[in-house]
Amino acid sequence: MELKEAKEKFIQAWGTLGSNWGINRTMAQVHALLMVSPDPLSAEDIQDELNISGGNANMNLRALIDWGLISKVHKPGERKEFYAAEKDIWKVFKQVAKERRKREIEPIFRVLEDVSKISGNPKEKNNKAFLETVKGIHNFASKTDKTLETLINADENWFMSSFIKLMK
Amino acid sequence: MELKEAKEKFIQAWGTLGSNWGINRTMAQVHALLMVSPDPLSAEDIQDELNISGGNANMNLRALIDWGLISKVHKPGERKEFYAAEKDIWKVFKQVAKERRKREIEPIFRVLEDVSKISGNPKEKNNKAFLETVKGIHNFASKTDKTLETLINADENWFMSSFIKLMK
DNA sequence: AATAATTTTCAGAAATTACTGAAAGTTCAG
DNA sequence: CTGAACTTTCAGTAATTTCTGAAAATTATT
Repeated sequence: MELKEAKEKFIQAWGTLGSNWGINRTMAQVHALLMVSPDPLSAEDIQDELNISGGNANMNLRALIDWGLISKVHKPGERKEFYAAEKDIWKVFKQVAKERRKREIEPIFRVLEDVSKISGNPKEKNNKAFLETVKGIHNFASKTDKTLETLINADENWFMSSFIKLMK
Repeated sequence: MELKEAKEKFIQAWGTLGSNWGINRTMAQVHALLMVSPDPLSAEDIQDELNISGGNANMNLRALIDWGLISKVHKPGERKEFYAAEKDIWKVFKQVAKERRKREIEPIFRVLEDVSKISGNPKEKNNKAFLETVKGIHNFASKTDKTLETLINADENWFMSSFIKLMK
């Protein structure tokens, strides 16, 4: 297989993976393209490679910067901005975990705490079922949150080696 | 806050969470509704609670069964089928991990292995950047896969207590 | 300061995804 | 068997999400 074809397949697969996980397909494709490029690319390069409009490229590049997955690179003597992706997949994973934690766990906590404050007898069947489910999720979310926090601060080797030991 | 209002808020929040993670909003809402109901509900109950059509309710119920998150309950003397959700959130989490592993990790593995077979000198800059990224992801995916496998077979208490120890 | 290159924004269009409603299919009690 | 209760399917429609293209804003160059 030629490099070009392999790149296309990889970009396609990464896009599908992203969209299964609630990330817009094009954003994931831009990310994939930058991950396999040896050098930073300009917005124009990306437009041409992926056949997307300038507006679309720009919006997804900003979103990727916002997620902390790529950064602008200024090339001396060049007018254009270039973009480069973090290629260490462990760092990518940690960054995504960090952002999703901020964007999703925190809001769900607020809702869980809020809906726990229901009136009426907590022993009554309907109230009880509700409160137990909510409490269970709250408890689980707390543990997950702590785990994620540790994960985000962990170094890969430490984490993986400890984890593998644990799994034995 | 009244139970009814709290349920609605919870169902809404669960739906949003689902759609952020690539799960259709209504499917997540049906799941939420069943998680907070003390007794199994019929398709009709669900239609009425969520204001959705029979077809929609049916399709999402089947999808939830397919994901292993709810099950049919036959009530003696009743013609209708009823549905009940697994309420232990740890089991829910494991089940989702199991399904996603099957549906997503396996396909991505195939692609990664496939695209590793590129022609040309692996030392050449473009080939090298590509192969290193792909190799890094493949390696990460292998570890993740092993971890998930363990997780799926783990019991919550064992897992959490070991994990908390690890984190210290 | 004028011009040219580049980036950003955003209204409307296109594409994708989800839903409805009605018809077809099943199941079961009488 | 028959018909009523219930479930499933799916073509067409609706809602949502994403993208385009062109205009506005910004930034650098002469």
